[in-house]
Amino acid sequence: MSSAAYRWIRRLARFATFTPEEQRALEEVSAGTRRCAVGDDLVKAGDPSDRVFVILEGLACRYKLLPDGRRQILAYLFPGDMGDPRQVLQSRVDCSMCVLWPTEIATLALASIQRLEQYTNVSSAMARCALMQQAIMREWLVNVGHRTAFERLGHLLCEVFMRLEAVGLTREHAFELPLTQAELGDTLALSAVHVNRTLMELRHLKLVTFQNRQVVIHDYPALQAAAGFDPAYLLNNEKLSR
Amino acid sequence: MSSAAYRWIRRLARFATFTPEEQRALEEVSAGTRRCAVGDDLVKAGDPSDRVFVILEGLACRYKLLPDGRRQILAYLFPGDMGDPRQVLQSRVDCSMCVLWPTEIATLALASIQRLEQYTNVSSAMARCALMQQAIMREWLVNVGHRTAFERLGHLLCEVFMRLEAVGLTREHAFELPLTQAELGDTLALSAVHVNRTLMELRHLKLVTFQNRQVVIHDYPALQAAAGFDPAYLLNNEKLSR
DNA sequence: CGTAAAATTGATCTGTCTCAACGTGGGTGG
DNA sequence: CCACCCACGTTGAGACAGATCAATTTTACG
Repeated sequence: MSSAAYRWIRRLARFATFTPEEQRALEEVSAGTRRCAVGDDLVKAGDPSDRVFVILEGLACRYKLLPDGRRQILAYLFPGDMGDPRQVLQSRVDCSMCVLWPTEIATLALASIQRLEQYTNVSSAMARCALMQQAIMREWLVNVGHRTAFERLGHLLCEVFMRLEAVGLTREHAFELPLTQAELGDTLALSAVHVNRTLMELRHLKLVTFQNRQVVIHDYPALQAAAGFDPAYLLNNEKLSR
Repeated sequence: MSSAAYRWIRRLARFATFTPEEQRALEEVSAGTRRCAVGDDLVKAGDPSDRVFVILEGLACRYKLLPDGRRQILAYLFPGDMGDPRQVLQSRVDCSMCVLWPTEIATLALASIQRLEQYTNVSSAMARCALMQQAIMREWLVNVGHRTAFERLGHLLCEVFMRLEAVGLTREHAFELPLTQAELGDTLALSAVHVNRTLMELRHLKLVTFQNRQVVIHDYPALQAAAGFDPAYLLNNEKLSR
């Protein structure tokens, strides 16, 4: 498959098996894509909620700003990820979404979503995808709430590794993660300085290196253990997991 | 209406308008209720996900435990709240749910959920309810990640006040909140000791008193300002908010 | 090359935790 | 009906993870 929808369909295909017709519908609906540059806001908190985005390439995130300028990143959107299609039921979105690395996106307006919801498998795959993202958010809350800086970073890297593996964006135990240390800080509720120190600790322990946007996990089992990472929450929705 | 489903229907009615038939379906489906005592686990992480609960009375919460015994509370379930009906698509649940105050619950098995999903307004109301709970979780992530202990507590109390008001469980600016300080700590990622000190600070500032499970908000505007609380995330799904 | 953003390092500060003790009120069994 | 008990709340003192402030170096890129 060479369609722009490749990663998306690959991602969804882990949640359901599609008929050729459903596959075609997914390709059609994501035909018109758009490129976005770093820093672009795809939606801002308070905007009307009348579409959802599919990230086909690059990296985006959902975030909220506090009045004092501090930012909490609420979710990463990797290639293949999409917003919750149910979200169009809302009048306004409650958090913003911006581009962290040059991105190709497809926009699904209400009509496209309704069309896709007709197909049982597509509808179920999108729902499972949304459920997984909710499970990730729950885990992030635990992460930020109850884990040390070291565990937080380790846990996040384990999670990202598994998510990128699901869409074929890892090689061995390495992957590209185009985030600055400040952005990692906004994700994990740590200062950029402390992210830096924790990253060095991970490096000295020969668990992970993170340089030039490249993450290399040198000892995955040890990292998983050190971070208390249990991948169950990422797998509970896959079609084979019953 | 005197049905046990009263709070639930009242909660959902803020998200959609029901036909008499839909109303009846909601009452029927929640007919068989069960009482649960404090400490009961309604589901445990890893259990098969084949039903959702509706809380009709009392207080329950979703939580995750870390291996070292620390607990993060992920959500409160007040009277009228329910689990996300889509959750039955998952093979297993990823977090536990327990009773914090004597509770009356209705259990919706797959068949009931499917029946309710037939009714457009019911289906949409349940979806909006689930969306609101997701918005709450995002806000909690911001809370735990980026706010001070003082703001966290204030923010939580503002939120709870609004949520209870939506189901008619407040009087003036007071409401019952049967949580221990330790449970508040597990929610806000603070130690019970520090919750206590922060509560005293709120009391000394004449903003809030919390004693014998009774919360009295003495100065709501000031509390809202001090906590940086913006209720938009709770209202974006209501039927009148377009 | 030059420049700005990002990473790195050191020194100091602080919010919150931990530990430990003590008070208190409501429920229970004798 | 009283006495005990246990969970919960309250208070104090000291410790520490991570924040903040302030340079300095490295990297990316026009």
